[in-house]
Amino acid sequence: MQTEEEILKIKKVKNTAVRTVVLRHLLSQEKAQSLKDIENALAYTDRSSIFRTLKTFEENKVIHSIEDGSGMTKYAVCAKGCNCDPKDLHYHFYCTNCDKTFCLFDVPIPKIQLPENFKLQQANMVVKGLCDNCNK
Amino acid sequence: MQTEEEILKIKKVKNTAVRTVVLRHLLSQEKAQSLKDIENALAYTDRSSIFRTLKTFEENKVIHSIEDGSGMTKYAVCAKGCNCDPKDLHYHFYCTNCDKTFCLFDVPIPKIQLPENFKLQQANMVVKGLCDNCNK
DNA sequence: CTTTTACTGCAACTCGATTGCAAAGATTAC
DNA sequence: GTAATCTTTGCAATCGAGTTGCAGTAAAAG
Repeated sequence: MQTEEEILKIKKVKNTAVRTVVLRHLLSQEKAQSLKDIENALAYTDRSSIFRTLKTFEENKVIHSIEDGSGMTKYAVCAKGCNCDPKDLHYHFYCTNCDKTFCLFDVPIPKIQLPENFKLQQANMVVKGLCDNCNK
Repeated sequence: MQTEEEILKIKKVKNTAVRTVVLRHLLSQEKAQSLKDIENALAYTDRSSIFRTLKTFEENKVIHSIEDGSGMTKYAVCAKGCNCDPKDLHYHFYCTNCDKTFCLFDVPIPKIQLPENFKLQQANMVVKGLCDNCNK
């Protein structure tokens, strides 16, 4: 596992106090985090600072965002070597019971055969259901 | 193509003036519509009435909603026989240039091999890029 | 050390989504 | 048919996630 400092250095994002704590928090969580999740976890950091930090991280491919249909955008740290290209796509799993969103890095995404002359740039693939913990 | 009345009858939704015009509008559009799209198209119908109509339609599987990442939920009429089960899944294509969202009924969705003990209920699969009209 | 640029915190604001309430319309009971 | 009941509709207000302006602070450049 890389440290926050190493990740920021690799992605050429200047290190600051807010950026370090936000990234540390994201790394410490198994599920993708919303702005509110982060805000609640970091009591002394301002919402707009976290918000701008997330934007900066996203622009520089430190994290990626997920629209899981919960009404709040979630964020998760990109896997090592990820460039957020279509080739880096993975499914996200949204548990309708516990409300958590996971990255399914290990489930391959098949090639999508788009209609004639359509160009793939990105995708947001959210699978919804029950996670192993809630499916009992 | 079925009429609005036929669809509502099949889905056991009582027919009203608002429901007819909302469904008629959705049927007339090739792209999925947001609440605002519908509101703009139906000048004399109240937003909250359209909103509640969409909720009713969704509950009764008349339409399905799509989170395409544009910030506004879009709605499209379900295909004939659709029960909004996983088997009725299809990709949605969001054009990053013209901002339209289409249902890709003809692109098959491969079986997703979820991790052990996860249960699939639904999915929101949005592919983003350029549509044929914008890819020139 | 001074100037310039970037980051942070606060408060205000935007806008899509949602709800409370009363009036209007439809349905059921008598 | 009429009264009582339930549903739908329109208006206005509210909620909440996301976003921005601005001034103060910190860091980098000269």
